[in-house]
Amino acid sequence: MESAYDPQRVEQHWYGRWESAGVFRPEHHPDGDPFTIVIPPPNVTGSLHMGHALDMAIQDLLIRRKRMQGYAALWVPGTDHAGIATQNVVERELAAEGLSRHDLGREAFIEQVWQWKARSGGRITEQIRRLGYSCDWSRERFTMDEGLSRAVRTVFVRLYEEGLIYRGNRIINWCPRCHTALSDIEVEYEDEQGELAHLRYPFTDGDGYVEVATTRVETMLGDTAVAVHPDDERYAGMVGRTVTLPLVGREIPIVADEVVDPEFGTGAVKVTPAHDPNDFDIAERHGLEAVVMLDEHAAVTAAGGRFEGMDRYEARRAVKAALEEEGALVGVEAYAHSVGHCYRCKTVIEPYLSDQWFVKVAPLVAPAVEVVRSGEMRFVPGRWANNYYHWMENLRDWTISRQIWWGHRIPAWTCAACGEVIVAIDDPEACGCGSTDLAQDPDVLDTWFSSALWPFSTLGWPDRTPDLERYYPNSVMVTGYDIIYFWVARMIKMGLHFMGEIPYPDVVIHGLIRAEDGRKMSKSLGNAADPLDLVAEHGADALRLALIQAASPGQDVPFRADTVDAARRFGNKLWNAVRFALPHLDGVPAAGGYPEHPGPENRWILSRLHDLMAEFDAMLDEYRFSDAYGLLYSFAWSEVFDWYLEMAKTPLRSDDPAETAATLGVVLRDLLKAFHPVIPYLTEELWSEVVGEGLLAGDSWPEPPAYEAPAGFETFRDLVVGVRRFRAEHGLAPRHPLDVALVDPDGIGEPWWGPQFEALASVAPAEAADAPQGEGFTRVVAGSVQAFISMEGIVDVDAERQRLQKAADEAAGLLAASEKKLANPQFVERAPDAVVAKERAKAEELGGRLAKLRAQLEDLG
RNA sequence: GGGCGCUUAGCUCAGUUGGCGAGAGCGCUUCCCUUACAAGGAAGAGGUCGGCGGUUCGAGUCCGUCAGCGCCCA
Repeated sequence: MESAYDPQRVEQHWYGRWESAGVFRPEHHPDGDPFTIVIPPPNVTGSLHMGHALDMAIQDLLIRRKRMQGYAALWVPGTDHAGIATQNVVERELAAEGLSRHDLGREAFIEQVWQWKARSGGRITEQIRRLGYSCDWSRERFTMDEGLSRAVRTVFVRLYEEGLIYRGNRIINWCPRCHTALSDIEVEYEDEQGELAHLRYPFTDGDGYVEVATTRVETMLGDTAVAVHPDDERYAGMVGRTVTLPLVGREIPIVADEVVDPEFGTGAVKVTPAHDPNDFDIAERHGLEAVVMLDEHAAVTAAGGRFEGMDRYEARRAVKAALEEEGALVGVEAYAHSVGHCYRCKTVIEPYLSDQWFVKVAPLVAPAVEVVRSGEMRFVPGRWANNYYHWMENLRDWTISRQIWWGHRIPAWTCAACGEVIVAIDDPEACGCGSTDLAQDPDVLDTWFSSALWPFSTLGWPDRTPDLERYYPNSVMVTGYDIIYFWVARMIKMGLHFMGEIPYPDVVIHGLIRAEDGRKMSKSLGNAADPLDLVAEHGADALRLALIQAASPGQDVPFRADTVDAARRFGNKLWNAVRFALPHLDGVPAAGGYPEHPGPENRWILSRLHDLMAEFDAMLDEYRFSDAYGLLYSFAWSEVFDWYLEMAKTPLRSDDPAETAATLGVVLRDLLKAFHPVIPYLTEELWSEVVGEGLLAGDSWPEPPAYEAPAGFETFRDLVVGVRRFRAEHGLAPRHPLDVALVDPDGIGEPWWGPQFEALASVAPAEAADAPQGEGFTRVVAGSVQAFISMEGIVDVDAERQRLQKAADEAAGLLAASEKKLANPQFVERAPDAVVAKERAKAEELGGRLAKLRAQLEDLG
């Protein structure tokens, strides 16, 4: 083995071997219980970012562990066609050549997108492989592939037939740049500083006027009413009268409607039914006309008269100026309000009246809420359930049509002859009326419509395939809280509706990766870390370990590159531990091989291994990944490497090394196993050295047996540290010879202490029945055991007094606190017996230690 | 306006049925190139756990309240 761990070299060759050995397929354990995860499909256009890296690190941890535990573990990979995002990318490419998609036409454009996907769509899956994630690539899916497209059509048709999909002319969120409708949650709101203009609409039939206020002056061109609250006395006599719309001259009524807030502005609001969802509702109730005054480019239509052709911002200035000229503008005040933006391109959203397809969500919501309330499904951490409820209970119908070309085309055709609408899974050839002149709806479906089916469409639905039978419901969903609404909620609804079963019992929610500056990582801010860069520098294992350790459940993680460096150094430590052990090992078995009656040092580490693994496993079962791997990490480093390896050196160099070699072998082997789900490459590489046969990735999860720990280990360790500290505080070299005598009245010490003291503390203590006579000694105290150190010629008495005083002060402080507790009868009475007993033992130990330290101080004079 | 989260060592964060003599990584101090590892080892320093009040034998942990920061929804 090389003397240093080189992640690049280690990470080169294993992935191909894992794949060709078939360990990533659930058939690796054909008789195991199924355990299924479907990947949150990344955009096929995209590249791997830190969020993916974390999300998949968690999934790989889960799936590799379950695989090692003998489950038929299936992790279905795949990608998402990401309609708007992908289309935007390809359109940008075209624009560079001075072309638009319309120049190409629909078919040629879609062909172009497929070509683009063929060129670059494999990039992200290559990156997933590079990071070592153990997906079953034989089951890879794409939301636009044939099977999933059929699933989409089947769902659409069924929901349509059930009356849960309908078409309607309604106000939707329109992106004037992407030229498509968006669903409510695809709009991001931001507070912006705008202005509130007060306008004066004169009564048609005489003197006076009504004053209204608006942040969007230009929309007055489309006003068809003024609304007031029915109980508002200021306007009591005015309802039913009409005003004349300035600039336009239209005579519009004053109506009374409950939704008007009398507190806002003047209490009278202008009503623009075609450009505001609330106004649209008002218009429906009062039978008002809807005047469309902005087109799909957000430019003024012919309805805007002389303003026709201006874009919305230009029109805002022009209309305002014109109103001012006409004396209809009362005034303008600064006003902060919330403005919606397209989540893809950040363009300000336009509420827009148009024909769209919708999913009627109410009937799907109730069962989807119930499965969480009843506990059949749970969010981890549980608090996310509250957000889920709140969102589900305030849902409006889901706008699913998109005016783009890349995506699942809506399976609806209109007959040119009779106007009949045909919705069908297979392309119809003729209408019932006999005509073959059928035109398919030009729109495509929201990408999330297909993602919602992912947990079952990837397994073969609508066919009842063996995979579907075996792997649905999935076992767990791992995703960030940012897409609970977009995705998780919809998977639950669709899963229940079409499969009649929840998609998975557990939803593990993790936070978002933030940049070191605490802000969201984004390309435009330039603060995004590229996981592939980090992998190139430190290795995939280091990145994964760093992410797992940093991500506490559901909490955002500010990402720091130095944690990856620390993780890589851990890798080096593990590497070198194995390198040290290797010459001593002789055929470590893949499982078992634990010594039956080990000596104290070995028994100590084996007992620790068992206890640690039990705790570690319990944490993993509760999805406490960070805690679990933090625990394992410090066990490995602080106990195995710092203490056990050092203690093993002595017996390994003796003439009877077998038991220690065996112990060392199984301990390291089990560490490799336990770490494998997070650092698969390095552990696999080291496995090939330690065990030398088979693949760790296809092997079993560790199950170390219980051992009884030797009683004296902690005391021994305290004494060793005490002696080292004694030297350090006196400025003595670590191996400065000392004359030490141990006084051990309770017989805690064991024969193994001698050689280990020699090895770890560079001193061979003599055993003494009693404290040595004379003043030439000082002492280190651990429990009832005292180490008397000869001060002859070496000790600065002042320094020693300080050392002892400090130790005595510390003990005295703790003892006082402990005694105070014990003096409280309520404590002794009410606290659990175990707690009281522990406190008594503590006080006793502290008291003994303090007495000895004080005695020593006295001896020093 | 409603909901959720956060405030713990210089920095970034853990701390899950209340028993903590409060931890980790990085940084810092001193010593050590001891044949696994200097990408390392040894020994340390550093915290009235945001403020106040309460419940309790006992509060970083539970409740109330105030302050600041952040996210989601309206």
